[in-house]
Amino acid sequence: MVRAPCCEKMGLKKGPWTPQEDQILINYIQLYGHGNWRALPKQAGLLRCGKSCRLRWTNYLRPDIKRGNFTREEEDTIINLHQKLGNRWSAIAARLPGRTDNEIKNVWHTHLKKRLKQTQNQPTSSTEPGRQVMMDVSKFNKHDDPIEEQEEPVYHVRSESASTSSVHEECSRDDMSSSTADNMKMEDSSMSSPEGFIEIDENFWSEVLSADNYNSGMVTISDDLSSAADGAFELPVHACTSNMYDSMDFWYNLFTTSAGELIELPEI
DNA sequence: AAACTGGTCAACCGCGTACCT
DNA sequence: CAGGTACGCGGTTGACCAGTT
Repeated sequence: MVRAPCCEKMGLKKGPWTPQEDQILINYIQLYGHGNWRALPKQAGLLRCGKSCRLRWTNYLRPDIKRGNFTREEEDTIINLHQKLGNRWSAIAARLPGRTDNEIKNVWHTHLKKRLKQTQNQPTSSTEPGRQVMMDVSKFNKHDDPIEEQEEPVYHVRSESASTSSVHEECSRDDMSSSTADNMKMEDSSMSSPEGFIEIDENFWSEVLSADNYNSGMVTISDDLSSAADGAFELPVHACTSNMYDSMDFWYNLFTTSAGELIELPEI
């Protein structure tokens, strides 16, 4: 199959867009839409190829583009989704309203990869053998304050009732990012009072990670457990033999999206 | 002040694939 | 079904800028 040339090289402009070009493109799309990218530049009077116009529109000019720095919640979401989806930037972008795949890809390569590496390089002390859960302070600390030494750090996940009322329904990450993620406060216990939090103790984990389920690599999240998220819960911190579960988002998603489902745990 | 270096981000390139004829 | 076209995606590039030497 012969591939059509990306664009006519002759006479077509490349490189940064000028404000005038932007305005022409915006005006044209507002009037006629963008049914045919290939024909668009010619009809609009732009000396660009359709591909360039599409990219400019989707990555920069679209009215629903959210400008500015990524929030901590957005970054956590990206990290979490990247763990699940890999380099599928468009799939990740689809779950972050107002963000483009290009932007997410850039922020991943420039910020998040480094952040993740730093997190993973932090020393961990294995106090108990076997599959246990470690929550990394730096990853979930809402503030950028230096992490203070703690004997037994715990984390509080507050999930407002509104955000988890649909726990038993199929819950997309879009919902999570817009409402749940906003409501989801992750904080070190040293920073605020756990007042009003429902504590989830070892029994919680032993139920989630019950020997039968867990040894087989399968965990059932019961409705009872997921409904615990209607309030909040406190996670005990232990050492971990793998980074696999080194993510609050991982567990949070498990509880809020997997009620009643049989979940296969990736092998450590 | 100039040169250098590293980070950031917009834009490009090429491939895969859906869709059309 | 095969060939052609257009689009979307992920990887890469290069211009620009700020900080450092």
